[in-house]
Amino acid sequence: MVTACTLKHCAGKEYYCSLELTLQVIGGKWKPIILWRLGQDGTLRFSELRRIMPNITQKMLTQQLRELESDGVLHREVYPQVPPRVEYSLTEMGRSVLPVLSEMCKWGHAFEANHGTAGTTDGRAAGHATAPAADAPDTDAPDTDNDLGMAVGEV
Amino acid sequence: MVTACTLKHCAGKEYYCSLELTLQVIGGKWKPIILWRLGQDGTLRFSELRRIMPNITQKMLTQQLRELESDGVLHREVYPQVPPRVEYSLTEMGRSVLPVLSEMCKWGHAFEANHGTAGTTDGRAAGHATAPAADAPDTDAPDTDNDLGMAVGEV
DNA sequence: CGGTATCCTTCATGATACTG
DNA sequence: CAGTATCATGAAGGATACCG
Repeated sequence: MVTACTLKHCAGKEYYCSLELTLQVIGGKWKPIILWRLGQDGTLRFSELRRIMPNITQKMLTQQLRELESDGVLHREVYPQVPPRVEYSLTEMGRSVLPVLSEMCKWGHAFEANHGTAGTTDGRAAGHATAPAADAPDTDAPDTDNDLGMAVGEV
Repeated sequence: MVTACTLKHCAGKEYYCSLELTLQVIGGKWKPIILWRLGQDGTLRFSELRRIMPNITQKMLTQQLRELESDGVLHREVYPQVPPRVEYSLTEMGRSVLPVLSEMCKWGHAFEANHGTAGTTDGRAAGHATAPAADAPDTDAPDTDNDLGMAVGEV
């Protein structure tokens, strides 16, 4: 019988399934990129993060960083200097999410490859395959390695 | 040097990282639940999915299902009967996402457990731990097993 | 440098009604 | 039963300006 369905609360988030909680913590448009880059570089300043993600607005970046900090996945170190200096780094919990991101990335690659090819029950494909799997040689990291910051002006 | 940053397109989605693609395909408020339940039950009718997720509106359910179908992760079988009958099931690609969902769920549990305990660099905790890890005996499936449909009326 | 504060736009979500 | 169509809304996202 379907009776429980416990609505849970953690870190100010509502969810029914831990999976949803995970998506709320590491999901969204910017958080995965922030987390992955911090995982790569270890420590980054606010301005460095901005340079990595030219598309994000200052407000959004601050907001995402504060949420990640509040959720305990990243650490914010403020140096009380005259030109302010703030450094961000992953916590233990933050580092533990990297394998999850890797897995998601891996599946994304498989999706790209399988899209338009075979593997579906009915053999149908939505749209067209923009490219074969030739441009995705890696299989265990979000895209290539550390050039996953976007540099185009288009949204 | 950070120059490439290729903006990719797949299945009508824009993304810079396969990770983002994955989130667009399986992320969101409802898709993980739909996918997981179909993974559990194999095949479900439209009305059964509605019963599983009382909070979702008909429009949203249809929309999410169409997107998942269009992305090739689920199959839609229409039986041309007088009382319409439509059955949904996962494709190969859809089934391959289940381990990813499991991983995300596993991390969610770890997050719950670690929240307010230790493991962070600065030892701080946001909010309060609502419950210990005692009510989460499983470690490889989204929450318990098949009662992850929400049954409360509150949004 | 690293933010806040304010305002504005967009789009995802939702309620409701109607249909093959 | 399984939708589609229409309208409403509210939160997310973003542009801009100002501040310690």
